[in-house]
Amino acid sequence: MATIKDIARMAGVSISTVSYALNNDTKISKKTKEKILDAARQLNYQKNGIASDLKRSSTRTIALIVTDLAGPYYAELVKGIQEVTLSKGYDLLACSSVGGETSTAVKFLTEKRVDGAIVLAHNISEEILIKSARKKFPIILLDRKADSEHIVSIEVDNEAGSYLGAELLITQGHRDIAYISGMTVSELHYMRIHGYERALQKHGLEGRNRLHQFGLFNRENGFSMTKMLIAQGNLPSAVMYANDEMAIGGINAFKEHGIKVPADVSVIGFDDIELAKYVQPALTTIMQPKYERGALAAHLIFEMLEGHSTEPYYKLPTQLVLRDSVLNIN
Amino acid sequence: MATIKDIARMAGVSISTVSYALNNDTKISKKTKEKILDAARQLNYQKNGIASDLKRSSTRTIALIVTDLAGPYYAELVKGIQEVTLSKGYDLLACSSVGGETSTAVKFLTEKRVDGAIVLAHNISEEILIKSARKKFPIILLDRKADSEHIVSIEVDNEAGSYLGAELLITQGHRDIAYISGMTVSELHYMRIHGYERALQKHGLEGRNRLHQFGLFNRENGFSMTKMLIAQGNLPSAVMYANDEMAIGGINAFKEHGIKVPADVSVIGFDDIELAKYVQPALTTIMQPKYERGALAAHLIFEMLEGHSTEPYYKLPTQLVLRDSVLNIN
DNA sequence: CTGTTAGCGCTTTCAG
DNA sequence: CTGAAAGCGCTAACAG
Repeated sequence: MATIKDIARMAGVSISTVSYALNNDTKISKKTKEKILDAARQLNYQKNGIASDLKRSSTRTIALIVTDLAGPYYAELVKGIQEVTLSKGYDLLACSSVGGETSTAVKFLTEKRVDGAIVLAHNISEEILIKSARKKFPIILLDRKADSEHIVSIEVDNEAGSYLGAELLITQGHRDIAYISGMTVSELHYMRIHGYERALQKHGLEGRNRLHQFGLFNRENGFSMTKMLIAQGNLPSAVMYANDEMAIGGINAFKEHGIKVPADVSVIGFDDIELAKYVQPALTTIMQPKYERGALAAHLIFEMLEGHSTEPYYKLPTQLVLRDSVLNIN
Repeated sequence: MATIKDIARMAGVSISTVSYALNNDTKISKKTKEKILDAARQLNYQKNGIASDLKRSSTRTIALIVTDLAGPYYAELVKGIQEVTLSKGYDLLACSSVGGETSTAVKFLTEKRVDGAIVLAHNISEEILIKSARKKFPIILLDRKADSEHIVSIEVDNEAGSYLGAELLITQGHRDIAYISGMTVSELHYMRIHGYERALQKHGLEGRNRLHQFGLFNRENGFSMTKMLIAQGNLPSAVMYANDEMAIGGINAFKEHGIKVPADVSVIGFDDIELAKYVQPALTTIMQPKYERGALAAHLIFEMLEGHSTEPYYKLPTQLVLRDSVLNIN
């Protein structure tokens, strides 16, 4: 493969002249520039961006790290990130953290391949995050925290959101409300559960909490946990799910057993994913601001890169979105 | 930031020794290795992956290029790609081609930042693709073609799929079938239209084709084009859409006008995206193999990287998936 | 087992 | 306007 050296030889100029010409530096005469561009074309020259990055010691690219590239991470969130990243003239890469410590994500966090990272993944250790974050390598953490000067977290008010959801159910006359969640060590879901419990307490229902925690936070597990709930008999009048994916799995399970939502049981999710408004019945859920969160994340990373100081922690509000999966039984 | 040079100085060894130690080369004695690892820890050393890549002149990473990172590119497809890429010990990056010639995608295609690319985007010129593809940089093209020794295409049999869909409609008694598509120069949609037209011809309906081509291939445009169709009066008994996204937009438009699907009009989509089975009514559509396509794409890229020869072109079959949006009016 | 050394391909002073 | 030269941080052949 041709390099600028080859071009220099062919055009009969020095390497630096080639570099300047290729980078549109004004100080190169039109004539030599043409000559150089011609040679480049003939040699089918392709720049080696890696060499360039090494020399410049900056990549002008930001990584978005998600648990699984194949996963349903929110389109709107990515859009928010993408727009401000592009407007700054930076590149955006997405990579996944499947594979844990040997994943692409860790490589990007620890090997200076990018100038900053936005992390939406729980399977990357806090240790790695803290070790990697530097002045010249800010990290934005979504849905989790880490104690470091160069990491800022953006969370959503999960506790309040869940509280809102549970309270809705209670004001609609529900007294027997189950909560189905995955097994978790993450604060996010702990807070959601907490909101649910606080609402029960607030309305004098403390003894009545029915919390089911097991397995993953996906549709399949929402499905099987709901089946178990059904198998136990003694169906609650409403069930809250840790997220919409699980809720959708749950609705399917109810359907399979001929249990009508919301006539027989009310259901409420969390997140407001795209599917939520399409399932039958349309899912009542708690929405988090997605686009705004993405845009804020990208904005903050540039603030930090430019040396401005920022809050270490942001908490965004949630909002109840009423659809058809909750029945007023008053 | 600390480099291996600093470690060498601190540990009192040469830089090559450091490099060997850090890369777990067996020839370094346990004692020096400890010493080196210690120094690295103290200095909070972080490898510069870019320098390493430059030297090795290989990145062991593959880029997945999509039109829009925020878009609904198929999770299943990504999963297929991801699995074989990881199994080969390569990294996978996703980047978008929004921004055209100045996009991240083009940078990755033309600047040797990765060892190969899988491209699912139509806004990257064939010229760039052909210029970029080399023996050491194979490109897999999804849903389009390009004439180059180092590019292989994987398409889906769009013509046959569309034919199948149209034929279903005809055998169910439909005679007046509209086709709503975006404006296209891409062969993919041209083939879909062709399948529709061939089916009409085959069944003696050649005069009756009602093709509407305008705008984008997204939900919004499916919505507005359907509204226009409605406004014109003289509703067809069935409408085929260029893809599921447009079909979903169309269903929404019908709903808004109190036109029942499929009682008043039958609808058929293409792609079988996840949403298809959740919309009301569940969408009858033409499925393309997603996971398989992803896995094949990644598999081929490694075949090429390893110097094996492959077919230049693959065509995968489609399949009709019957749901509830088509009515038998015989 | 460890050190010396020559680059990978590019950018960017500094001199002319 | 153009060229010489240093060097980004790392790897790996070679010598010891």
